[in-house]
Amino acid sequence: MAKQRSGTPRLEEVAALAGVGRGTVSRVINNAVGVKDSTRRAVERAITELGYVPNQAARSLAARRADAVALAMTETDWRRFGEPFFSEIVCAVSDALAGTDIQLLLTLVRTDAERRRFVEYARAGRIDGVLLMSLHGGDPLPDMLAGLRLPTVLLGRRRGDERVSYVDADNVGGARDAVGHLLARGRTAVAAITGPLDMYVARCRLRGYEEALRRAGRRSGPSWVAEGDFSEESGRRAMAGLLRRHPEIDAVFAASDTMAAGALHVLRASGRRVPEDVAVIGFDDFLLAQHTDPQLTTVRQPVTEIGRAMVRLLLEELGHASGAWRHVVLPTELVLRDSA
Amino acid sequence: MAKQRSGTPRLEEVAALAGVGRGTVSRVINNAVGVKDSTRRAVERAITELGYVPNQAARSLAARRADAVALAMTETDWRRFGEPFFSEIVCAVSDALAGTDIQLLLTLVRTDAERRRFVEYARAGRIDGVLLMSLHGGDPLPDMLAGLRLPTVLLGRRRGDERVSYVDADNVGGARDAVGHLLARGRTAVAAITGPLDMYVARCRLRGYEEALRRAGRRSGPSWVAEGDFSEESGRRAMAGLLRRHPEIDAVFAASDTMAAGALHVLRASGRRVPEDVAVIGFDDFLLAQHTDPQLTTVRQPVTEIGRAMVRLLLEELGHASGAWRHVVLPTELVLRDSA
DNA sequence: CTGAAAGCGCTAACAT
DNA sequence: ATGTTAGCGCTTTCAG
Repeated sequence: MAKQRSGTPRLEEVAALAGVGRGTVSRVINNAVGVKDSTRRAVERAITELGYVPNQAARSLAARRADAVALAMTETDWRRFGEPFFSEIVCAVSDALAGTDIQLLLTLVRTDAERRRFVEYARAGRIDGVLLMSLHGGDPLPDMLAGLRLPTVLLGRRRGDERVSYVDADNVGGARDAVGHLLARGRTAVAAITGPLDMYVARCRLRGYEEALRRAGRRSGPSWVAEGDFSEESGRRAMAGLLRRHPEIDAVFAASDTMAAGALHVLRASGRRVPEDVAVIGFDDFLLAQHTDPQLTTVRQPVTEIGRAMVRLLLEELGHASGAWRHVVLPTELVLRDSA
Repeated sequence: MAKQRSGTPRLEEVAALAGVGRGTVSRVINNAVGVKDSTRRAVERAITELGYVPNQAARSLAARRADAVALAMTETDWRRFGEPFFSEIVCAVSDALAGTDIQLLLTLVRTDAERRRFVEYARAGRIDGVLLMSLHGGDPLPDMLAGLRLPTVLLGRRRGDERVSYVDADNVGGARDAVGHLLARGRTAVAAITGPLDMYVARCRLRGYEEALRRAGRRSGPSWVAEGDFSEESGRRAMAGLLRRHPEIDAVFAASDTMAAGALHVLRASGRRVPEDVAVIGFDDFLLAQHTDPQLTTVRQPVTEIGRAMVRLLLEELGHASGAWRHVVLPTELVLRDSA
């Protein structure tokens, strides 16, 4: 293998040039308190002059930390990595980390083998913490990491009683707002297209829908709800079924933007005008509204804030090492397009 | 910071359990030759029993290598990270590396500040080599890395006399094949929409177009060529201009699939039937053909092979540390859709 | 073929 | 406030 850094200066040479001990240089590098200002400047000058960069392996070995955290994608369909949602999360996390000297590693953890490899990687001490995106229901990874006592923050909780730190959007509130908005605009026959109900996020959004109806004094029946799987195709099927059962539908709440897009197609194909005859609101999971339809009002998730909050929680865990988990639930925002 | 691995076994404990010296365990871990088979098995048993995982920081420090390579995106438009082309490269590289114990790090290097940070990262000894995707013309990064004597492999060369290892598709040959195919099918008025001609890849594809015409004994004139910038919009503009100058056009070669898509729109809007009246072939840069048009014949690049070849070259450089650069140019494939 | 010993370059505890 | 020293856990000669 190529030997790195042959001929690059060592900490010791910096110390010699600055006329101080090795310990002092180390303190300057690590921004430790209790270094006289003049000394610090002298050391910094020496560092610049020699173009010194501390060897990370040596730091990690001595300090027992990696100065790196992993942002792991557990999404099996790698294509979805490219969706704006993930891109924006990556950017937000990357930016939030830019101020620190912590390196961000993007990692794919899709299969069982990759899960094992990832755990080994962590056990080798190469990362100090993990951010997990796009978790599917029964993914064992969070618990494996908890077993390593490795600080972990999830994007979205897996259940109501999640025992790992997480950041989530207010799915119940967002759905409630969306449906409340439809009712306030005078819609009276509001159907719902849910996500797969074995996923917590889908159940939350359904609950928001039901709560909004109840608050308005309306009852919802199972015949007004159709289950999808977040895909556009499932949105079409769900919409077709709903129309068959209730031709009088005048509004639809969909648990994802892709399903909303599918619903829109079916509605238009059936001769309905959107939004005049039927208004549609979808959760903007993949930020695809721009690609789908300008008529589609969406429940927008605060993606950048989510990324920032994840980093904040992780840094806290890295600092305190308390082992306690905490969570952040961020409000969503209703983004009106034209008239809904 | 959280202290990793407190309570995890050390190499020494493995040695004790196996009844051998530390050096022997190290040899087993590193698959070094010259260890008796029975000894090796004893050590492996001890490793399994203790659940031993070598500490990477210690290995890196002692061996002076990181066991990690970076796959750097220099694309400013982060959105494009999601395009199938990049996704597939990432997957191919990831898979090619799966057999080794080298970790793949995905990194964004967009701004000047990020370039500096990345170079520091490399100088800190955190990576053994770099794979660079999506290089823009005058990006200084390759030369900065060469200055560090850090093994580097580019995806696509920047000039004809590239002095860094690279893997590229046969752009000249692909374009020649595409245009040759159009001529063979009896097309007589073949126009070209090129990419920005300050990019080497665009010039190669133009050269392929010209060579095919020359071989067929036809002359091409500047009025048959329009320059775009790989975007769909530029494809529309280019096609409109070509139609104005040469309404008799019966075939178009576009240097990217996105520009081809733009051209198709304009052609159809002008009343032409595709491919009956005008055949269109585009270089499938972003593998978007599926999203654009089933009528579009494409010049497909061997994405998976490109990723594999990049890893192969990098591993060779890591092994030999010879400093010599080498390159691989892979053939493209004409993918016919319907009749062109 | 294997064990012992000398580092790899840095941090942190302990002196001063 | 700063110098000194003892590791961090592994690889890699060098003997045997």
